[in-house]
Amino acid sequence: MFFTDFTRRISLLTLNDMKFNTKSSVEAHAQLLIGKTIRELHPQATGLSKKHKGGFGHLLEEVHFGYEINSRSEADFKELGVELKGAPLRQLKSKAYRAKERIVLSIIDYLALVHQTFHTSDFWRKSEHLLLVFYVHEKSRLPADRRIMFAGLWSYSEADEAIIMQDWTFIRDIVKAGLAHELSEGDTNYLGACTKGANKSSLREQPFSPELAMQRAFCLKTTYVNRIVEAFQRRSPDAEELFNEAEVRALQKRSFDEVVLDKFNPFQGKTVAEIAADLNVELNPKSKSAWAALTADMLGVKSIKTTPELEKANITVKTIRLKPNGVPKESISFPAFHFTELVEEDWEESELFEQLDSRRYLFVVYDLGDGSWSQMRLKKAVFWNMPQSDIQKARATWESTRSTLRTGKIVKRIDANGTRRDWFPNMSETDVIHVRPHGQNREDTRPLPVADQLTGLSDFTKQCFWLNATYIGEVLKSKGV
DNA sequence: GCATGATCATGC
DNA sequence: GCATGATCATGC
Repeated sequence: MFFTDFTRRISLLTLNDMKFNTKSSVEAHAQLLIGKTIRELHPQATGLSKKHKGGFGHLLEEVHFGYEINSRSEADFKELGVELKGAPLRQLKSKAYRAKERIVLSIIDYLALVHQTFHTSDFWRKSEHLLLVFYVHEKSRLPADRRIMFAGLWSYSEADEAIIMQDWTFIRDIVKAGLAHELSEGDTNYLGACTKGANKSSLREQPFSPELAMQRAFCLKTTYVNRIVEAFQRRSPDAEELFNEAEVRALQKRSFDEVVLDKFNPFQGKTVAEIAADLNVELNPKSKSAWAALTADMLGVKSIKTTPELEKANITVKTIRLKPNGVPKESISFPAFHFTELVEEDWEESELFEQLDSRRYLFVVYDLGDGSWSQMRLKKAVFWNMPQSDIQKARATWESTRSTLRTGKIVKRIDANGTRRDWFPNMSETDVIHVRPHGQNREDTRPLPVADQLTGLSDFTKQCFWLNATYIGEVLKSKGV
């Protein structure tokens, strides 16, 4: 059979350490995997039952491409400047594929980084041309049995490259300022500095400060990886681009943040009704999405959620309405957590740390005036992400939530009308984040790891972490809003 | 008036 | 139907 012969031929070739002369020949070889598993393509190969972490990447290199594992800083196909990466996908209920995680590139050498410029940097030399192999991650399957869905070379668009260069430069300048220990993934848009190490508290020296910094690696953020997946799926993104032609040109001289914030300038100080009139759009102040819709209109996009540049950068846009005392009317919620998962996590791998470290916010701030919507005036728009020092404070709330769950001392008392008072850390006891219910209603529950001591309940109303309104108020004050 | 608990509403 | 963003409502 042709197929069998062909498969055998590939296996022999890989054993002979194949040579690739062009980028497209490497790409074509990677694309042989599409729709298959490594075992199906190389049934006779050794090492197919390896279980260790990174197993897929290693198999890909050793079995399919036939070379020894290396962690040298040159690209995997040195002469061609191509770096090979295996990347896991997860499948949604809708059957669509999403990136399971960020793509981790090279470890950041803080000492060398500060002497480099982008286009000649170690990072760009190694990561300009990525050869990506996306496979479906299923826990129960060995790496050799995971199905490859997409494979190919990825080239950055001009606008993407401009944004990545800004991100890289930002990270380098933080290190130059002796602040490597203050880096977080949320500092930047597409290219992040994610924590990395056998132990995530692995520490490294930095050049301009005696303080040790967390070991970090350059990575493409999950949300950016999703855009790559989308491109590979050839689903034409019907979403509108955030930047028009003039703004793309402006990106050469001005930062991503500046170009975005400039879009709000014409509306500063105006009431929401005036803004709507300027933009010639309807305003339905009763709708909960009224202000988000107005923000989308000011940005010139249909919907914030589907704007590729915001999604790629993991930017969360929030409307903040300030009371006359400068404190936001509402706290800001995170997704509801799973009680049973939270008690099992380590801080460095926790959902919360991940979110605090990697999320960026675009706050669109209004003054509330006397409280009626017609008095709401746009004050300012600012970008923000949580500094490491505050992430450490948030950790205390996380720890306290965990111990509440572990002891099962959850319900404090039940009021006459049935309202449940609980022992989770609330806003008055915390500096940065607190815990509050977050479900459809009180009956919207999740299982507890330990039944509640007072009531015996084994399920409890969904809860989530909230950024304290008072904390956001201070953040905005310190940014001069 | 604010903090906390509860629920609404949108989008997938 | 559910996850999540947004906001309401009530007791202290």
